[in-house]
Amino acid sequence: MPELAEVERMRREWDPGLGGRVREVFLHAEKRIFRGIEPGDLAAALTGRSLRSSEAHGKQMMFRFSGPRSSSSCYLGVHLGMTGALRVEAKNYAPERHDHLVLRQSTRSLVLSDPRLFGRVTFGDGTPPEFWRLRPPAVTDPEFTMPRVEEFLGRHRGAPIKALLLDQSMFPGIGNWMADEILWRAEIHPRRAGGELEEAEVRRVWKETRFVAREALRRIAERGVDPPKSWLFPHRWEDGGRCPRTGAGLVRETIGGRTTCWSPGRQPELGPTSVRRRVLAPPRR
DNA sequence: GGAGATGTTTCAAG
DNA sequence: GCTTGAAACATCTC
Repeated sequence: MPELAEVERMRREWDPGLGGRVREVFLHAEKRIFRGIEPGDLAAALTGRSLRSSEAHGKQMMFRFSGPRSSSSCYLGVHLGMTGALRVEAKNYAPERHDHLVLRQSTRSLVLSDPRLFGRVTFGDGTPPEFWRLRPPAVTDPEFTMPRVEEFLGRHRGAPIKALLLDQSMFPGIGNWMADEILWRAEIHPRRAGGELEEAEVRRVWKETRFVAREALRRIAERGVDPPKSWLFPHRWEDGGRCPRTGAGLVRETIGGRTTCWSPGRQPELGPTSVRRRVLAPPRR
């Protein structure tokens, strides 16, 4: 499910619980989503505290709980992995197999489920976990600048641009479909190497990253609708899917370890300079 | 039955 | 030490 806009939407699922005290915590302590933390400590810290606020950043969410025993807050971090979901159920809801964390309030239960268990729960008492304090600028933030992207692509000059867009330390919240959408809009082949892109191309990647993130937030998080037919998104998994701009058949192949979809012709395998060189000095044979 | 799925982490090789 | 790519993680669906 979750890339930045879906995560932002999911974060709001627990909004009905804002201000409500957690009376009881139920969890599947042995499950993989609790790796690296003590589930018992988490349950003890949350019990009696109230949900105060929440925030999403990239694919991460942070829920803050406080009082009444102490003035200090405690923090519940949630990463949804591939199949995680948040929802609200009745106060006496009986957790099912994949419901690994349930916070019971007086009139409802806040539920985290994750069948595939690629998600992760983190926890901080007093201060948020370190990864949250060290989080990189959001792609919608003014600090997400063109020079930062240029420097990053230069540092990973050998890796395909598709793989680089999935790197959460530079592009927090960008996932598989958004990366393909960005490259399709920027007219760049997903296998082009980071260091091979010309300045104008890097600029397009930077610009379209911000555009796709902002539009996805507006449509998916705010209004709950999928991207329109004019985007690559609704065509990328279709059998015989066609490029909404050129009408050409879309191509799918694994790049950077993930199934990647692009529009041949619109996203040429050779960059502008290579093409120009070829025209000026065609290889002899 | 098999392949593959909006994701990260880990490990080994270059 | 850094970069890169492949495998592993666990379950469900087409």
